[in-house]
Amino acid sequence: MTSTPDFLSHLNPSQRQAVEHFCGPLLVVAGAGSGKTRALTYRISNLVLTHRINPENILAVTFTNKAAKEMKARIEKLFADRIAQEKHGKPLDLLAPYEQTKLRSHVYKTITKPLWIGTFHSLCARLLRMEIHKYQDEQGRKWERNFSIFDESDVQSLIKDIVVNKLNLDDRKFPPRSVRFAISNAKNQGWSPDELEANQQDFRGRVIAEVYRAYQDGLAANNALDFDDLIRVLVLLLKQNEQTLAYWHQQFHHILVDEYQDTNRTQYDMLSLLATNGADAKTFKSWQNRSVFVVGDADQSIYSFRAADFRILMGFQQDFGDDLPDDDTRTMVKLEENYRSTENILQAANVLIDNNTERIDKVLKPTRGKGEPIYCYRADDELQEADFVVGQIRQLEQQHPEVQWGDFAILYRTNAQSRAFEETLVRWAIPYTVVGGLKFYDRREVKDILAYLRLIVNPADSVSLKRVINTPRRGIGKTTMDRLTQAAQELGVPTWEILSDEATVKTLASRGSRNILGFVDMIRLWQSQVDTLPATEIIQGILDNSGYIRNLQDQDTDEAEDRIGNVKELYNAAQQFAEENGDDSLLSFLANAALASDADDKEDSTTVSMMTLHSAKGLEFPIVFLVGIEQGLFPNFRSLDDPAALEEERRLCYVGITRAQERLFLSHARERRLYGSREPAIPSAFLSELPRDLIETNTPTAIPSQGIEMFSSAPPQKKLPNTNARDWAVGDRLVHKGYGLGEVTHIFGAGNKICLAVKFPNLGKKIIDPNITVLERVE
DNA sequence: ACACCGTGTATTTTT
DNA sequence: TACACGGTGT
Repeated sequence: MTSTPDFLSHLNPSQRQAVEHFCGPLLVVAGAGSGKTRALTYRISNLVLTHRINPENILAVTFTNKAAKEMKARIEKLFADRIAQEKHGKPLDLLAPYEQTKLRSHVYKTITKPLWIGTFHSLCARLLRMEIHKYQDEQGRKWERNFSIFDESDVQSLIKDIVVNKLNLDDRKFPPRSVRFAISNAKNQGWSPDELEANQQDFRGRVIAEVYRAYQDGLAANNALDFDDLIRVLVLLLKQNEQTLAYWHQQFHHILVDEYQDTNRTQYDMLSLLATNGADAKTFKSWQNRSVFVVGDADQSIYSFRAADFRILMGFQQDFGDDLPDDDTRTMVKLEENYRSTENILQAANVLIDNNTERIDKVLKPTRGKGEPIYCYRADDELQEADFVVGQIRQLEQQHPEVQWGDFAILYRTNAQSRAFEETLVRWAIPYTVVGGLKFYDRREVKDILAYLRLIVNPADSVSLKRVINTPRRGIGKTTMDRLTQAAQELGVPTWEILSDEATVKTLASRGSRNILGFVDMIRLWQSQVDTLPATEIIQGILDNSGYIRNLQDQDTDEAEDRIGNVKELYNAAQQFAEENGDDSLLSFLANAALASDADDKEDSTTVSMMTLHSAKGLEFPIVFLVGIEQGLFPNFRSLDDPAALEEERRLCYVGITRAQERLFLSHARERRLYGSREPAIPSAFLSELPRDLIETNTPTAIPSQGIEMFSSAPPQKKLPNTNARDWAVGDRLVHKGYGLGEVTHIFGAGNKICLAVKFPNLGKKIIDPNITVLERVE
């Protein structure tokens, strides 16, 4: 192999600077469509080829399985192409098929497999399977390597049980959803229950900390972790065990992170611990043979509601870098050339995002022509909006033979908006796919079977036990189960232990005991084989033994037929997993299943795509429709009174615009059906922020000039002690300075973040944010 | 064990 | 509007 790989010549100067980076910290600020995946994959290849780094010593972290998979695939291709050229003197795809396979499997064995590429969660899970026995939390709780990973619904039911039954709290005052959210947030900040209590010293904080404690008890009792804990527990372990930290620190010489703007505190802690062996990053000097290389774009940070904090990216230069000004720094590279979109689209994006205050200075530089103008359509209502969009799709598809259905995307702020478009697309028989919705691993039948498997691997998993013990019905009722679980709780052992003692079962469950003992025998049988049989055989065995399939067959409905199909699909997934990873154990398959949500991420070039703006991040489409751009919907009303949240909405809009390659259509409606009733709508403030000369409209009023009815552009009054926002009710009468007397007809949202729909006698309804607009109540 | 009805609620969701 | 949930009735 030559010392200067020829693939470097495909790069622009800043990409090249990023790719050739060897040791020390580097922040790559990568604008939309600037080739950041290329920078990552080429750099990994360059580390291996030029610097002779052992793939085992490279850690590359992503947020999605899809991104991890793509990185692996692209690296594999790079190496395979290279070797094909060197050894055979021709490109990979010109080799005989069997030569190709041979070469690919060689590259897989020597490069891709030893590389540590994966999501934060899957990599942490992998490390924890090896190390978790060394961990003990502040209460002395322990976990074992066969721990279950609880999904969101397991977690919800555990928390609800604690709130309602253990702590006897009013679940209206402490909705499990919001308690869950608060706990998750605390975990992502790296807070223990005590730290949460210290950070939030009111009654609510104390209660949530109490739930958090009981919740950790629950997890430990089930030998289970939630998603947040996969990272948090690893961080705690690395902090409490110096040898373990030192071991992994010397393992990972080069750390690369994708979508760095989306990292949260614990993820940052994990990276920084591994990079510096626990030393303060600012004073860490031993970069001779190691690096931290992070790639991200603060302007595309749209997950702060999940505790992602783009300030971590903004602080990279202070934390790891030289902290010099942009022109002098050697620890930041900006990728600003955009290869995706036309100049008009990029200019609109640049102008919009410039309204944000918290940014790293950066512009998207066009590399293509000006392109068509952007078009903004004002519709009467959401049905007419759909007519417009679908009309355009039909017209463009007809006029341009090269355009396919798959070239179109309809992007919206909320899932509920998809309906009007679906109905219209159906009417014109245009094929479409709605991204999102019920995921494969969230289906009831799939979760049922996974619960069986989890119980087999981890008998302490009482949540799974409870799910399957009477599924299908075995005549084991609620009362018997309650009695057994209570006994288990009193003894402080998993429910399974109570069940596996024949005498106890007979005393506690006189009538149902036969059925219980039968169930126990069946599970035991498979437990004894869990280390010897492949996952597929255990799945098949459970499907037969449990009567699950038979029960579905007996139902003889279309729905049951579907469910059988999905269960078989799960079997196939296990088989495929075993083949792809050379590991057929049930333990590994389960770990994978818990963390794989995008089972069906098949790209489809034959259907129109519809999805939320969040789901669209990372994708691109020739023709994009960005719909429902109305004040209160986008930006969403919950963000209206919070400048930081409003900036995040603007970033979301930026993400939407930068998805478009050739054409961008914007639309909004005068009136929209919301929760059943028709409500008036006003154009989004974001529309008036776009450069007018780049946009064509259907009516002169499609984009109002700035300042009129733009409640959100009022001076940033931060958190007023607003008696104003609270206590509004439908039917209240009020006086508005400009509009006069009106009556509240609707309230959107809850707490401080609400919007009112107010009916004024001569002006009709208006949407008003009482946090921003002064309203006087009339008794 | 199941079906029915009233009630409350309603962004976004990589893992 | 539309759904998910909990309570009630059979």
